[in-house]
Amino acid sequence: MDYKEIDSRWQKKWADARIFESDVGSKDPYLVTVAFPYVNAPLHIGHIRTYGTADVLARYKRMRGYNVLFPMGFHATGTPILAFAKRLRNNDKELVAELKLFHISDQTIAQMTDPLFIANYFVKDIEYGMHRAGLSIDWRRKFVSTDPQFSKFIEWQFGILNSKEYLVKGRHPVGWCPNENNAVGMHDTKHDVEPDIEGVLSIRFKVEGEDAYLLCTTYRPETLFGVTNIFVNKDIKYTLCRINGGHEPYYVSKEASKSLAFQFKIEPISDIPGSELLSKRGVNPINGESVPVFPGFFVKGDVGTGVVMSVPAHAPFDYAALKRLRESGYPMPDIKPRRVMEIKAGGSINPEGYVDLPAMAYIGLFAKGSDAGDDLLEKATKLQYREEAHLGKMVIHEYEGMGGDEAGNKVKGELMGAGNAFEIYILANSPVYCRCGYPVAVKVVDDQWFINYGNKEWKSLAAAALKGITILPEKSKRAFDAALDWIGLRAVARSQGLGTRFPLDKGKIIESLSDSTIYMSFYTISNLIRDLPAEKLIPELFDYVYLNKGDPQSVSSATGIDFQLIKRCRESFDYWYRNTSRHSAGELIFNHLTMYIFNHAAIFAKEYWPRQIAVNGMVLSEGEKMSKSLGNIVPLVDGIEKYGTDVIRMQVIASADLFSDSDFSEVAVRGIDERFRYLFDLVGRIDEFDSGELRHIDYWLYSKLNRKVASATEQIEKLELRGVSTSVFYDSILELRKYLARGSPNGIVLKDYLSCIILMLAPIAPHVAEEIWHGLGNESFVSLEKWPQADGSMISDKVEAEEDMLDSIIADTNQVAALIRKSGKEPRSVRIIVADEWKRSANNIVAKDHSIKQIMERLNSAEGMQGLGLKPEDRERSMKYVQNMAKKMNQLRQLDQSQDDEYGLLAGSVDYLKKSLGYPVTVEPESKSDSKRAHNAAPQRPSIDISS
RNA sequence: GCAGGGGUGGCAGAGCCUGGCCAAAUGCGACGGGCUUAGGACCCGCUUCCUUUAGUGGAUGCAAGAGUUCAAAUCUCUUCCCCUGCACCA
Repeated sequence: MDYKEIDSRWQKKWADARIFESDVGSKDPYLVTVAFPYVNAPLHIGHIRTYGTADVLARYKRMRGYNVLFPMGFHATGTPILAFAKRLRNNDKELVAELKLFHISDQTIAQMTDPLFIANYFVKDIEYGMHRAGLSIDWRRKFVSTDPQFSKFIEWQFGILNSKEYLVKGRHPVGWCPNENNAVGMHDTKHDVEPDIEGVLSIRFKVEGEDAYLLCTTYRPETLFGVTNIFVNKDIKYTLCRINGGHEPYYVSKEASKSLAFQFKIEPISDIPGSELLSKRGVNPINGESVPVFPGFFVKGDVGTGVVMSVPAHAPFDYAALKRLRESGYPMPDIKPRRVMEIKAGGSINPEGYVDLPAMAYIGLFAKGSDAGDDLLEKATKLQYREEAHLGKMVIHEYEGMGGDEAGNKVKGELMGAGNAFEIYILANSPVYCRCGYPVAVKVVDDQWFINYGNKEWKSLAAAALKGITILPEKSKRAFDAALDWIGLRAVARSQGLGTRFPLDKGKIIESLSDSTIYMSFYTISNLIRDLPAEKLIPELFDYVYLNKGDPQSVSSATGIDFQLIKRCRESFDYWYRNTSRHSAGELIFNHLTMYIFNHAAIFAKEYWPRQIAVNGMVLSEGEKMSKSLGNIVPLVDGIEKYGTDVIRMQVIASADLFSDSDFSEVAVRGIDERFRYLFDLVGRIDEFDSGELRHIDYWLYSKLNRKVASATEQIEKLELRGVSTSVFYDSILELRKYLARGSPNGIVLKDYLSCIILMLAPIAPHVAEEIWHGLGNESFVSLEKWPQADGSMISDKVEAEEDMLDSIIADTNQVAALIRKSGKEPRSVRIIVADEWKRSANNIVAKDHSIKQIMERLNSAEGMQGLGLKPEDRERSMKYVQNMAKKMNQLRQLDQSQDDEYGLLAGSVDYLKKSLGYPVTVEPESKSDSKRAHNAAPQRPSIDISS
C-alpha cells in the first residue's frame, strides 16, 4: 500500500474528469471560500487546518447534492512581499534559513530580491501544495489580488464606500522610522515586534513667574489632586520649545522634544540642564497649588516628556524618591502625601493602616521598611495601579465615590477642555528597532484616511447581517458580537506596499486587509473576465453585475464587452452568492471576518449577505506552537510525502474541536496509518466471507452503523469533525474488531457497513475513500456519491444493550474466575441464571416514579404477590431484593426485555460465551435453577455460578 | 488593561449546552500475561484508594472555594492559572 501512488492516481482522475469544476446550473448552489493564502511562504501542515476544513465541507455538500464551488485565489497586496525582497537584498540569514527549510534552491532564493518573482513563485508553489492536499478546488477561477482586473473591482468597492460616506480623514499615530522615513509595521522591525502605540495625557503646569510650562505625562490624571511636587532628571538636558505654534513654550526633555517632533510642530528655543529646573515651581492646573521641582532618580529623558508629576500617596516610585531625597539631606520642605482615593475592601493592603500613605503600604508588601529596589518598586506600582483602578474610590469632594477610571476620564476631559492637557503618543514596548537599526518613533499622520466602521447606521446594518449568519462553532458567536461592537476607525491608506491605489489619494495604497473584504464575490466572475483589459472594467459594469443596477446594453456599448458575457457575469454572481460559507482561522474574527461582514452589508443586497462563517483553531507540532525559532514547522509537501495526504488530513483537520488547536504528532499519525491499513486489509479479504441469515450481532452492527450515520450527519453539518472522525473512523474500527471476533462474519453485512463508513470518511480522507470504495467493487467516484441516510428502524437500544450485557457477563465471569483461581482451584463450567419476570416488573414499577412505595404495597398483599407471579413464601426474599434495588433507585431505567428475551439471547450466545471463557456454559431461568446463587440474578445482570 | 476561549485521570482528549446509566469514552504511555529465537506488530488483562479468596460494596475525585439540588465534572457565584486577539499588520 503506497499512499503516494494512491493520492496521485485519484488526484489525476479527479482532474481528468473535471469533477470539481462548477458552473451555473439548476441544482442548489453552495459556495465555499477560505481566507486566501498570502504569497510569501510555502504551505506548512498548519495551513491545511483551514483549507482542509473548508474542503471537507465542500466535499460533504457535494455529496448532499449541492452544486458546490470551491475557488481559490492569492493574496499579494501589502508590504510583506516588499519587506521580504528587501531582506533578501540585505542577505538576511534568518530568512534564507527559513526558505531552505522548505527546500527552496539557492538559485531561486537569489531571484527573490524581486517582489514580482516572489509572488509568482509562491503562487505556483502554494497551488501545487493544495493539489497535493487533495483540495477540491475549481482552479479556473484563481486570481491574484494584484491583478489589474481585481484592482478595478476594488476601486469600484471604494467608490461605493465613499458615496456612503464611510471613508473619513483624520489624525493617526503610526510607528515610524526616522532613518528610512517611512511607517514601520511588524514586518519591518527586528524580531517582528509590533510597535505598541498608546496615548498618554500630557498635563501642563504653569511655571511660576515665567511664561512657560512644565509638561508632565501621566497614565492616571485622577491622581492630579495628590500632586505634591514635580520630578525632573537633573543630569540630562531639557529643551524649552513651542508646540504647534502656541506662544507659551514648554519644558520637556531634549529627547522628548525630538520624538514629539513627529507628532507636533516643535520649535526649540533653548536647551538648559535639568538642574536649572530645580529652582522653579509649577502650578497644578486642577487646584492652582504651587509645587516645587525636585530631582527624581527614576526620571528618564526618553520616557514621556521627561517631566513627572509626583503623587507620593499613590505612586511607589514617587514615594521612594521623596524618601531618598530627604535621607540624602536634600534641602526641601516637609512634603505631606495626600490621598485621593481609597480601597475599601478586597485589596492587598489594610485600608485603615496607612491613611495617607497607600504607596508606602504597597511597597511594604514587597520590601522591608519600604526601602525597595527599582524592580520591587515596579511590582508595587503595578499592583497599586491595578487595585486602585479596579477597587479604588475617590475621596476628593466633587469626585467622591467615583471609580479610578471614571474619575480619570472626567479629569482628563476637564483639563483638555480648558486647554491644560493634550494627548501624546508613546511606544509602550519601547525600544523597538527598525530592521535598519534605528529605534522606532511614533509619528502622527494628519491626513490619514480611515474606513469608519464606527458609523452608526453601518454598524446596525452589519448587526443585521450578523444575525443572519450561522457561526461555527456556535460558541464563537460572542466573539463576533464583541468584535462588531468594538471595531471603529480603521486606517485604510498606506504610503507603501503592493495593491490598489486609494481613489481619494492616488499617492496612497489601499491597506491590504481592506482590499480583501468582498473578494469572494469576485470568484463568481473571475474566470469570465480574465482576458478583458482592465480599463474596460468600469464601475457601471460592476454595478450591473453585483447590484443589478443600470443597463447591460449600455455597459456593453460603453466598453465593447460582449453583451452576453456581461449577462453571464450577472447570472453567475446571482446564482452562486446566495448560499455561501466562509472559512478562516479564529484569529481573524476581530479584523478580517468582521470587516467581511461590514462590507457585505454595505455593498450587497440582503440576499447576497453571508450565510455561514466557520472559524477554526491552529495546529501544534508535537504539542508546541509551530515557529521559526523552534524549527518545528512541517512543510506540507514534506508531510504528505512522508505520511500520505489523508493521514495528514485526518490528523490536522479532524483530531480536535473546530475551535481548538489540533496537535500534529508522530504517534497520532502512526495510529491513523495503522487504522487505514486495517481497513485496506479487511476490504482486500471481503470476498472471503459468506453470508447467511442475520444474527443478533449482525443487527447490532447495523444498529451501530445507523446510529453513527445519524450522529455523524448532525456533526459534520456543524463541522464537528473530531466527532465525525471518532465515530466514523476510530469507533468503527473497534466495532469491526468486535464483530469479527464473534466469528463467521456476514459478507453482505460487512460490505454494507464498510461502504457506509467509507462514504462518511470520504470528505475527510478522500483518496483512501476512493481506493476502498473501488476495492469494494464500485465504479463511481465516491466523491460524487450520495451521503448515506440513516435507517432509524435499524437502530435498536435493545440489541445494543443486549450485546453490552454479554460483554459484561464475560467480564464478570472472568473476575469471579480470577478469585477462584486465586484460591488454587480451576473453573470447570459456568451456569448463567436469568432473573425471573417479576423482578423486571418490579424494576419498571420502581423506575417509573423513583419510589418503592407502590411495589412494597403489592408485596404486602396476597393479590399483589400473585399479580407478580410470586408465591406467599417468596415474600421475605422478594422484599429484601426490592430494598436492595432501592439503593440504586435513581439509576434504574425502564426495561423492555422479558425473561424469555434475555434467556433466548444468552442461550443463543452460548457458543460465543464458551469460546470467550474457555469452559462450558449453560443458561437457566431463575425459577428452575437449583443454584444457591440463583436469587442474586437481576434483569440484564444474570447470576453467575461457577463450578470448580 | 480590555475582549474571546479554556483548566477533566501519567499524557492527549471526550463529556459540560439538555444535572442522575460518569471512577468518567477513545487514543497514547506504564504495568502484567499470551504470541515470538528475540525485537516489532498483534491479542488479552490492568492502570485513585480501601474492601471482598464468588463478583456488580465503600471512600475520595473532574483548577480552588462557596452555593443551588434528593442528586453536580455538568447549573450559579467568587478566586487563581493558561491560551488567543487588541488595529493599519497579513
